[in-house]
Amino acid sequence: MDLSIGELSRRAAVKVPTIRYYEQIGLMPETGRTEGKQRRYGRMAVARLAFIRHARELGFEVDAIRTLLSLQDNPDQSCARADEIAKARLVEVEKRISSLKALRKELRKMVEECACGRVGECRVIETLADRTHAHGKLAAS
Amino acid sequence: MDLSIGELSRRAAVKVPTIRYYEQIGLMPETGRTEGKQRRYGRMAVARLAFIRHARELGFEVDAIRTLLSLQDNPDQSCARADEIAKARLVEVEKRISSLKALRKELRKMVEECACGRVGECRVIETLADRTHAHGKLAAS
DNA sequence: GTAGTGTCTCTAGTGGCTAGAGGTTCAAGA
DNA sequence: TCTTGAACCTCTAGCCACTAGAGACACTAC
Repeated sequence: MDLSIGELSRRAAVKVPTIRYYEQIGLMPETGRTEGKQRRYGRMAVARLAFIRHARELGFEVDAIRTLLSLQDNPDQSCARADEIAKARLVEVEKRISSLKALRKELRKMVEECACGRVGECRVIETLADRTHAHGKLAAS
Repeated sequence: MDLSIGELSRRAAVKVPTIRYYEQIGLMPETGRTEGKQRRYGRMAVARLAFIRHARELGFEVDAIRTLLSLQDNPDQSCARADEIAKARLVEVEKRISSLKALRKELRKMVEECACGRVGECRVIETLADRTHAHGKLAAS
């Protein structure tokens, strides 16, 4: 081993600036350098970075990942905390799905009812302008 | 009428700093002021702000809302553009729902298989560490 | 007049990166 | 050994749509 940051980037499928960013915020440890101050990584770095990427893909926040990583580093601890984090994320995802389904319903209605004439009689615009509409939380994404 | 920004905030259900922000980025027009330079609003402001809020709740970006608002201001234009924006948003929402469903599936598997013992044999941690996992896009939210 | 609430502007911070400037180092080929 | 060119370095600023806070001024009710 003894990978450059570019090699690590390819192997873990994480962009180079993102790796440096993860080092900066302490998700990736500081690593050895060449005489010319370029970073060099070992086998563990690939695994750790892939772990982080996978966790990010599942939508875990950096703080949660920090906890998960420190659990991974201490295999004798109870995994209750990891379970808790995963469950909390699951609940979040379920909430988001149902709120997006509500959005989808409303968007579909808007789009279907639009006769595509002039704006003055456009259902899309009308629906948005309907002040009687109950307001909920903002939609992320 | 002749509402203070606080009154407008209550009526349109949008926070005061957000209203000022919308003015700053040109979503809300500049409005009249008292001698002491406090903003005063009329009836139209409530409608416009509620329109913006509703559009944000449906996840439209500020740029899209700008377009929708300018369409609303010109009722004789074709509403094809509005329809297009709404359809694009609908497609986005559908994509997000299916990607979140994939996340949910994986999270459920992690959580269900976790025997909640020591971290060393924890499925949550193991799954995250599984480097053979195919990688896709990051999950927003 | 005074108390208390509301409003003003301005700057900086959020999360998780991404982009760019301007400079240095490395590895391969001639 | 020298040269090229890609990869690397640090640092700062930008993205989105707000949100928070400081410190000062305006308005309203008593």
